[in-house]
Amino acid sequence: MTQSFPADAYRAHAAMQKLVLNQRDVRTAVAEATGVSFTRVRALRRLVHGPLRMSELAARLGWDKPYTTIVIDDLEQRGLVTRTVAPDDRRAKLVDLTEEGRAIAITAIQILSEPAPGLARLTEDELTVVAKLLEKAAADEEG
Amino acid sequence: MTQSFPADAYRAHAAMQKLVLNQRDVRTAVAEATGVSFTRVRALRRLVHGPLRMSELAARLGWDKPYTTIVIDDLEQRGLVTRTVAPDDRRAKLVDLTEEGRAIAITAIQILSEPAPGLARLTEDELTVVAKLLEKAAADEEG
DNA sequence: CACAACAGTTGTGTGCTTACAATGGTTATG
DNA sequence: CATAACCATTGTAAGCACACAACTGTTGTG
Repeated sequence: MTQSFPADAYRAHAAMQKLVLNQRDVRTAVAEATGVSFTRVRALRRLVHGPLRMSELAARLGWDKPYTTIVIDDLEQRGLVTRTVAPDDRRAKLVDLTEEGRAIAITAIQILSEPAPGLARLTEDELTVVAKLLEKAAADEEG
Repeated sequence: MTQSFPADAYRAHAAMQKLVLNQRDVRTAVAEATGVSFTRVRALRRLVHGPLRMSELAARLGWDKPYTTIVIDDLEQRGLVTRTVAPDDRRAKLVDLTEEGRAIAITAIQILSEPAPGLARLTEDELTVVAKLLEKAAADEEG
């Protein structure tokens, strides 16, 4: 389980933490910019590619259903999502973004994708090298 | 304010987020391993280099003093820190780690410094390059 | 020594993130 | 068609992460 990494892996990891985490807490930044808590924005972001059922949404976010209901209740009251009965199954509800909800999701995505300021210290060539190597390291392993 | 980055900066940033953030939430991992919430562990980590006054601790953690009192109350009750009156100023209290508190802080530091698994996909040479460049990018800018 | 400035605490309150049990409709199944 | 399985909701509860106002005790200052 615990595989021993070379010292440079620790150095690289520490530097990444500084760059990614130290950005004065991205979660807070997103919450402040959108007026919606980071967790709730996660739900909005999950919906940008189209509506989902409550249960689908819950599963993808790793939440239980009651909690998902609470969150969607809140987002619905704020006018950021709509709930409609699924046409093929009256038990299920389809949650979809409103215009405003979509705008917030997009804002959040932009904030989250904004590179850490420190990266400006690297030349374009250096960035190319770093991007290529980090993408190799970050290749999807989830499945 | 918003300086435009080359595309590779976005790619690098996205990869870093995957590597650092996607680690199944480091905060949760730390909390589970230590039995202390991540926020409270932050306080313990701040104390590894020696005792601090409440106000010092609060300032460094970005907390207000009442909240700091609450956190330290909790940590004291768990036997993880001690509070003693400062010898030079009876108003001030020095907060220090107990043996157990130090052990938890060290555990947390180890978990946090453990490289993301994906870095194992890189060769030692690649890690050396990445480490060097990222450290250049992450060079302290705080002060 | 009165009094401002400071250190820390108490008290109150809020919002967020969850968990779990139970309920009410709806659909699928034998 | 009775009944199990499923979808979502309601209700209850708890822990955590703060914020702000007010207070006690201590130190430094004129």
